[in-house]
Amino acid sequence: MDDRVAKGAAAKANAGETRRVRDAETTRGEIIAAARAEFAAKGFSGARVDDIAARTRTTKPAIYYHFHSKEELYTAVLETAYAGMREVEQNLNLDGLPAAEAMRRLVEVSFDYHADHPDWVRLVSIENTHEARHLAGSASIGERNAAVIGVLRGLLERGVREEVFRSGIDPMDLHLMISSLCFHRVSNRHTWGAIFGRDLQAPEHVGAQRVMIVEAVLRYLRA
Amino acid sequence: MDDRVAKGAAAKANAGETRRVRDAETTRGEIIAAARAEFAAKGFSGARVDDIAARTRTTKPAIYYHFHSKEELYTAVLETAYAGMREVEQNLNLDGLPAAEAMRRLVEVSFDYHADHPDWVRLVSIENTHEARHLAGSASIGERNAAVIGVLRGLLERGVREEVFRSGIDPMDLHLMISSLCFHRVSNRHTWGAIFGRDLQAPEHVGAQRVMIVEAVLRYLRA
DNA sequence: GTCTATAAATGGATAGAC
DNA sequence: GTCTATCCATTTATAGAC
Repeated sequence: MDDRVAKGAAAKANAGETRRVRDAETTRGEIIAAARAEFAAKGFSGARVDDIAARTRTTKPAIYYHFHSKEELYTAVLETAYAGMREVEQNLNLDGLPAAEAMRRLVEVSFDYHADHPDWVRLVSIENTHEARHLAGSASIGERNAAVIGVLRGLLERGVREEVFRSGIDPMDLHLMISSLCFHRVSNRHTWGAIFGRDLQAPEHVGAQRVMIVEAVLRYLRA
Repeated sequence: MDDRVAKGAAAKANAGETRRVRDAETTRGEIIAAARAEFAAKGFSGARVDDIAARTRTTKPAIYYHFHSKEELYTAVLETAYAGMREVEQNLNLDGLPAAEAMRRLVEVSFDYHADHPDWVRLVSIENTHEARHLAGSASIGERNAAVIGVLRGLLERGVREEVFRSGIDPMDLHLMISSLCFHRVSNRHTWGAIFGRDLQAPEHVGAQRVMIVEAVLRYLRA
């Protein structure tokens, strides 16, 4: 993934490391990673392009060269972030399992993804405080991400055929329920900690909540 | 609520309205209301003190006179916002009802409060992206807000005695579950709209989700 | 494609009159 | 307590050399 770092770097390998000529794709990737951390940490307005530059081995003009504006950079960050989530959803293989088992698996994977990617959760929260302005402008993020709904619809139908789920459940409402339960405990853990004095990331609570959420979803669907 | 607007205003009622001498409490209240709208709309860094001033009938120096800094003003906004939520929770009167009915009522009130106060939801989201830094510094917001947990604990015990709820449910986990379901559909409605093309605020969906959430909680507790 | 240096604008905060 | 006017640090963005 990082194996073509310097195409023409040998040309000036001495000279006190004054100028590093590198691959455009690599530079873009490095900038996006740095920007992702910065935006997740401080929000769009709070993030400083100077600080993003400081997190990379390039400089501010390089950022503007590649991304034109702070806003375009932010949009690029959002796109790659959603791509990561999408990949996980597409790699779910639930075909062999009974419907209830498959549903449990899906909820667990969703739970774990949120728990393991607080950065992604923050970015989505931040984008919501901006009313999803940048997501709306971005090219058809919708279609590609809505695939989960199809998966859920299939599972619900299978569950009804197997007589383990009741009928009449809307797959989008169900997805909202699962997302809510997985997202909120990560997104709001700080105010939660301040008010209730409980660290939602402490291993014992993570385990308990994972069980609770799976149980809640399955009980909701049970015929 | 606004009936003591001008203590000494009569003293200069002419003169082309150049200076309005007003009650300090009133001015503070007006500034906080304006700041709340501004912070909720643009976040802490995105909010402009100039724009807050523009939303009031006072000016920027008045804001600094009363609140010393943008950050202290933001903290004051947070405190009044949480006070509103606290009031609703304390005015729940669930004493006469059977446990399951009382629980249904509590969930419905929570749902409605979130749905009717998207501003409050935004402020809490924003404060989370700041890792609850300001809430942590604020005077004992914790103790006063944790009262819901006691209410839930009482309801759970009553439900077990009435043999309608199973035992072993942690009241804090339950509160997290209810909050998640009520909060997320408001906080994340924008990315949801962008990705899935569904307006979570449309009346038909609001109703369906209200039913779903109550049902999910009661099914989770059912003995 | 990448750097140093700097322009241009914004925005938090205050001086000082009333 | 409230206003007009302004200071000054910060920050987005770019010019121009290599």
